[in-house]
Amino acid sequence: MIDLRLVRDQPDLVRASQAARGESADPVDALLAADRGRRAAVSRADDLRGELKSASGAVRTASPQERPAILERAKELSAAVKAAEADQTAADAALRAAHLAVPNVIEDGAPPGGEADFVTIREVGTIPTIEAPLDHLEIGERLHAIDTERGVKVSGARFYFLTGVGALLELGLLQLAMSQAVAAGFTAMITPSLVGPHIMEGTGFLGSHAPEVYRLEADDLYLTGTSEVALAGYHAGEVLDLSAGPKRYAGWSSCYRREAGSYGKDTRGIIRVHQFNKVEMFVYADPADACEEHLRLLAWEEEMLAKVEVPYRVIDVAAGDLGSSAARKYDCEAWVPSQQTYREVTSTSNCTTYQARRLDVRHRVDGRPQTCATLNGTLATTRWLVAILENHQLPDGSVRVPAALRPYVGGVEVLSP
RNA sequence: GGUGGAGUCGCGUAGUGGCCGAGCGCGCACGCCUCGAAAGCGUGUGACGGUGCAAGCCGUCCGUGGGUUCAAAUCCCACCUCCACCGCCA
Repeated sequence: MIDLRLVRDQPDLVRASQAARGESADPVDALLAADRGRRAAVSRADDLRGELKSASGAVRTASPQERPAILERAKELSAAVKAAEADQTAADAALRAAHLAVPNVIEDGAPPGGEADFVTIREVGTIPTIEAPLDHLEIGERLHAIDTERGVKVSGARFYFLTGVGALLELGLLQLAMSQAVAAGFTAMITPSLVGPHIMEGTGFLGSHAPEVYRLEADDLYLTGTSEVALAGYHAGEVLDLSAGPKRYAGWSSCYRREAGSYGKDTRGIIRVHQFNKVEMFVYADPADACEEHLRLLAWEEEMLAKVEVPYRVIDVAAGDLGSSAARKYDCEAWVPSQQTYREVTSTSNCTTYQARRLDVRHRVDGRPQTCATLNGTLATTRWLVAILENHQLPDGSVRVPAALRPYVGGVEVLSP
């Protein structure tokens, strides 16, 4: 949810943000109308309640003769209050619905336009020249590192087993990410993958992402697609002390995604799967520090990418592709030789106060509680194995292991079939 | 899964229909006292919404949501959470 004061005071700023996203300004005007409607309903109910209170007080001090008339008056007021409160409840609900319908106001500088209108900030590393590159599944199968056939047998399409060095490589990658995060001052977290509806709603994943989310009907729980959900919920409803700087968490979790509507896309290998593992950075910060923190998150992602020695580019995601919560988003895309293109391996979002307002996470400024900002960013995921295996493949089908990962695969420099 | 108990203003508690528009203690803040401090004394003490330039004023909040009543922390119903014991179990 965006800051209501911002819409009231600078509606054109919000309308401009909608335009940059390629969306209509109608929800903004609907929000303004709902806000006015609610305030009117609140003051009406307040006034009636005040009258009822004094009438009610008069009931017990009234003389026996006056009593019936006063009681009658109080009953009428009671009914009026009940009606006014119902109106207020309806107005509250209408405001909330209108409020939720407006996505975050984009950060100044975010490129306008749709998915294709991203701006490339930089390209890092050298694209390897590989004669007839094998794709990661081919490599993984030769190394007995990835088994999608049995994944399908056991769980269906888009499931896989990581076996032997494949499993070790993933554990190593995640461990490397966690170690880096902890060294940078993050608190290591292993988070629940199942969360209740209030948290899932609060983080906004039941909006446009709803079809992507697994739901456990019998228990009314949701499987999370990222530890961001649990980490955002971690401090829900709390007032934090951020006087010593941002609260930084690094969450390790398995992530579950239904991948509804992606039939036929990336069906081969482990690029797009229903279950994977991820180390995610999540930060609660003073909104005044959010921009700087966002760039720090990007820098930590790039530090990890440097450790696994794959070429990548950094893109500034266009406004229309930000999702409802993010004000700005930077993706790192690693080079995938078999596809001769870049594929997303990290994504870092500055959600400003949008997510925190929903979850009611605040911090104190001059003793007063204020909504804080939240940010998130990827430090490593199973998908990274695609880039690692493909970029480091050697002509004979073996794979050079980046130095940083060698300790996790028994110290070997090259994985051979 | 079963049975019993409990959820009150940061913490601990009082409170069984109107005097609770929530008391007391602790903690905290400020002031007095003091060379300084402790003790003592006094004052204050949260959140949300509305309104106002502001000081302030008004309203809401006693786990959550309903209900009864002119009036609910208090009575009724449902749910949630915690504690204890029993059963089952990786």
